[in-house]
Amino acid sequence: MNPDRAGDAVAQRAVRREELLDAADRVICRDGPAASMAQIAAEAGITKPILYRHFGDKGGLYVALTERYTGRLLVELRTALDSGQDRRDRVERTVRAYLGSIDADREVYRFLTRSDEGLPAHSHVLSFRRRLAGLLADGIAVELGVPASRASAWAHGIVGMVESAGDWWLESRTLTREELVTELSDLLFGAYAGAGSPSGTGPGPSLPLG
Amino acid sequence: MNPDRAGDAVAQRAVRREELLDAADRVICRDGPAASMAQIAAEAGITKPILYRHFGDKGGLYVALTERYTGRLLVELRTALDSGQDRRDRVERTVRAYLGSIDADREVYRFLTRSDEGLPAHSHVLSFRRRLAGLLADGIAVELGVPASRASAWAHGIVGMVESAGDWWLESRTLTREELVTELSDLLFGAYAGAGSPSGTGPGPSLPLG
DNA sequence: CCAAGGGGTTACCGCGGGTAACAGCGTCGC
DNA sequence: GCGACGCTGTTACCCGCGGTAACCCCTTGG
Repeated sequence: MNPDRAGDAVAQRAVRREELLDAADRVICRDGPAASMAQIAAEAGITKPILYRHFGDKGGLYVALTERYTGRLLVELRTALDSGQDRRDRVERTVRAYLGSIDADREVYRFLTRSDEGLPAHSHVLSFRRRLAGLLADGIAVELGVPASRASAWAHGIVGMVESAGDWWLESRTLTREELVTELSDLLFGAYAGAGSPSGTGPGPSLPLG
Repeated sequence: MNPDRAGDAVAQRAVRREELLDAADRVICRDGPAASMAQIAAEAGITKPILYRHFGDKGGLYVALTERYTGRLLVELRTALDSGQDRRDRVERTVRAYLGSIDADREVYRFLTRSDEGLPAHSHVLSFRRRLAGLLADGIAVELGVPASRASAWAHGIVGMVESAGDWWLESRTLTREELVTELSDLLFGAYAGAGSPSGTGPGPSLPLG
């Protein structure tokens, strides 16, 4: 076609790749995370072997998609983590950002959390969790001056806490997003320790459970 | 063979079912959670259609396995939740029990946590999480006198926190189990709130600042 | 002796991941 | 100009796995 210069070949390829990922994105947003390669190819207006030439196998495509999604999410969370005036504020902003993201597109969320074991993409999701937890752990270690082992354990715990609560929230919807942000932040900030806690209702009788 | 009486037929069937589940258990423990029906059948010394006669489809088999596994785990966690002298003690016992269980058989753990979306077993795993979180939420609501919405949010968060930290722990092994129990309990009991105020009950494990 | 029925098998279908082989087409070297 | 190359695209296929239909054989009971 155009007298494109030499180096453009690789750029062209990259562009195509993004287009294919766009197609996969559309299919997954429309039909859920169990999309087949043929479906994705059809959505892109081509056939399977092309997908395989670009991504190797289904795992490769899913890894690429996972990178795209987690990249966006990580940026949002990072900025939230870096903003705010004090620790409490930062925590609330970050939790809010996470809940907002997973709420914005549930199919993508399902794609990320329920991706098949076996597919390499899954290990990539894990690595995203690790990166996120690593960010958190660094922040905690610096901010609180606790040893790395403690910071890591806490970071992974916190990530799972928000993830699991978010999962439940998406399905039950018994709280507003802002309420959940408050609940989780309270939990993190020691509301569970003492019975009488901030922002909540209530006295604090700590009766032992039988 | 033996002149077994009439009602034994159904009992016999139940026994057989358990044997088949045993076989599936063995395969999954040996080869991981991606076992095929033919593999499981071979392990049981039979062929596929028999499995299908007993469990309907792969989902049915996996649901049965999931029930078996989660049943055991739920019993352990329930007793841990009901034991102990104070809240801190109960939390530690429960976290310890959970970590011990997932450590005892990692393939089973992977089977439970990474079971395929799509397969009905996955929703069964989710319902296990919900049951567990429900138990926790009840305990929290009673013990702390907080409203149900707060108790539920916290419960799901706590379940996810322990699960995620446990996941990380299984792979990294940078802590002993007992250390992780302490870290998570500290986190729950407000150690994150103030840098220098660790746990709830008594002196507790002081921050080994390092 | 002959049905009934349940445990067991083989042989097959459909579908999805993955691949080989081939077809058009623009570019490069001679 | 012309063949060699490389890239995009295709069709048609293989294989493994979930799931099933049809059949086999042995026991039970009238």
